[in-house]
Amino acid sequence: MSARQVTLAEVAKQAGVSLATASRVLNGSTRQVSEELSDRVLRTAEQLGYVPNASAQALARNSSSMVGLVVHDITDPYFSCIAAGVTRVAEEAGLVVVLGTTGRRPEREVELLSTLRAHRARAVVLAGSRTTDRASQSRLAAEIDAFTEQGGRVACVSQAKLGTDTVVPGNRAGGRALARALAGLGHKKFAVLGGPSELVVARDRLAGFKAGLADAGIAPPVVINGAFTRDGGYEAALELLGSKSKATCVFAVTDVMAMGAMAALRERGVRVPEDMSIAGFDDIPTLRDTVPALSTVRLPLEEMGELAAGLVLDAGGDEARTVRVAGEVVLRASTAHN
Amino acid sequence: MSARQVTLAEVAKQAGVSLATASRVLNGSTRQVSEELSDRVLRTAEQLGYVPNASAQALARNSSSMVGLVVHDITDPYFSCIAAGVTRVAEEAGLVVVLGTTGRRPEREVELLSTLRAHRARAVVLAGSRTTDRASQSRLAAEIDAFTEQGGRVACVSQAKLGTDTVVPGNRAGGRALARALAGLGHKKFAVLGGPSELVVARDRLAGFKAGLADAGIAPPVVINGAFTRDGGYEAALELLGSKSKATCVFAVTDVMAMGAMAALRERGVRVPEDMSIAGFDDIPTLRDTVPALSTVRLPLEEMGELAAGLVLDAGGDEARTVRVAGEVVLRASTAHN
DNA sequence: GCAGCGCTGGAAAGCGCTTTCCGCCACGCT
DNA sequence: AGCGTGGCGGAAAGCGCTTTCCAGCGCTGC
Repeated sequence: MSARQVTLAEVAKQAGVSLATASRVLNGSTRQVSEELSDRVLRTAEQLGYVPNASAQALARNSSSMVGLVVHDITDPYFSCIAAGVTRVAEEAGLVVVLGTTGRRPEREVELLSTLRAHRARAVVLAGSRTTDRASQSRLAAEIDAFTEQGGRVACVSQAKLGTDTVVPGNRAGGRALARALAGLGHKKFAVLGGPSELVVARDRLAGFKAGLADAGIAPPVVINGAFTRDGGYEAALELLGSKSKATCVFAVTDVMAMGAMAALRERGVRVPEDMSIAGFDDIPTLRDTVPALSTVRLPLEEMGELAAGLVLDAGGDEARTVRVAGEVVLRASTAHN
Repeated sequence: MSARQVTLAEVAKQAGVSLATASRVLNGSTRQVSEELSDRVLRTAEQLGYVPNASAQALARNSSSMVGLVVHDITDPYFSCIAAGVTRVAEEAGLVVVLGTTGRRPEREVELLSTLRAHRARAVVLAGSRTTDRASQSRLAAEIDAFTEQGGRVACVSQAKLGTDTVVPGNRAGGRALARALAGLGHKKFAVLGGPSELVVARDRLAGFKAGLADAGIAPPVVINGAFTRDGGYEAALELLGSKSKATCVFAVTDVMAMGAMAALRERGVRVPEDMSIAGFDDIPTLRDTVPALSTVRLPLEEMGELAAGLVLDAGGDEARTVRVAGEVVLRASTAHN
């Protein structure tokens, strides 16, 4: 079955030119080739259906056309938005993106990076959220070093500290602004459904939120940790309801968690926003049509992906660059005056 | 900066063995190597931080470890769920998945396939929905042929007819079952927010739905076509409201469109389900917590991705296989008795 | 009129790996 | 003893492409 693949050599022979000439014609080298030969080569290539062997090119040039993208869970809209941004930019640059999912396991992140290194990926965007776990962080740092040593570029979304280019959303500032806005609504008692305590993104948002409450002279919130997922939000909300908390407003550190939390509240007959206000973070596009509309901090997710891809593809100087993107508080129907 | 990459040759030299031996040790060949040499090679490789050059391997073996995944829009939960299934299986098989997004342009699909061919991808999963446009279909078919000629495998999700392995969701059957269930609720007048008329998935769902209505002895629905997106659903719903339709129940051929439609209804003060019942198709997980909960036809999206990946990775026989997955009608709060 | 130059085409040396083929050695059998 | 035989290590031939280096050639400039 598999009709052997057309090679450059065949094209060259057919066109009656040397391998070198054919290569020069078909892959924009700096060298000039006379129009006659050039035409001949182009025509035969076309007609034979020649497609260069990317592996061979990568080998010969010692550089591939792949850029890696590492996310925890492509199903999570947060990541899929970022992925959309990254792929758009990569595809425009004629690169191919390889997608790796970690399932939130730090060791997978390291494995993926190593695989990407094996493929001599030109660059990689790490969109997984960093943790504070020392051991896995240092393994990751080692892999990142190995990767850059080898000439690859690395950019992270969220969380710098790894000596790489980074796109940093204003997690802290966003949390803070949100807290103030919520305080402005008259709420006095707050609860926070935080993610796992070792996730830096979650910590930052929480820290910012606390700071914002402090700004407004409000007592620190009750904090309930849970998984960084819809179910995590659901569980955490149940736990909150089970506690003796008097909170009238709850902040879930993620829109997705907020959705889970709202489901829990609904099940328990707690009305949003009448009985309880709730806010999230991210402003996931898919969730914008929910009822009641979720108050949140909008992050330009796709743009963040684009920025990260941009950082990693622009040759960029010697030292780590950081691009900050601001979150914008969006108050909607899920939060009411108190 | 870029410290040159460790090669097999260096490992071999360090370990005092030949290239061949080192290769045999480090990449499970059929050939045996004495334990002593084997150990030595393994140790030096480890200690030098050797990572095989995937391009070189691909070239030498004439087969890469990549599997392609082509979707329209990774941001759409429908596709991201499928993507999750595909990546899981691929990663388990030690393969790398390269993600391509078409932005719903057929020609991009062809381009991507060609790129994947250049990379000698082992297989590719096409998750984009097929259209009925003859020209682009035949170009696509040609690329698919070229790809398989070359030894690659192709599987499609939805829509067979391309001579490839396929995972076919029960679009027609699901639409039909949904129509019957909705008729069972007492509705007599229906409207359908169909996708673009050339999308086969949309047509099938619509056709099934019509058949189901016919089964129940109900007049054909008003059909309004629109884009296969949230905004498409929104626009279509507005158009429906603007018309003189007496429909009491509307079927959006996609959950995502249904969300848009519900937003439109809400804006216009049409209550769901009191004034209008609405149902979707897919049962997108992210949307399960919306209020009112959306009636829909559940498709095991991730599983479909897994199945497709399975098809494409199992060497598989000579002829095209088809795996059917059934949709399950799930009636929830967005549809009421009439 | 000839050295020297700029320009184009081709031969060939890799890129890092796999795999065939060969050779060596230690057996075990007659 | 003589000789297959089987097991294992190594040399080397690619895989398909890029790129350096050299050769030829038509010019310009003195």
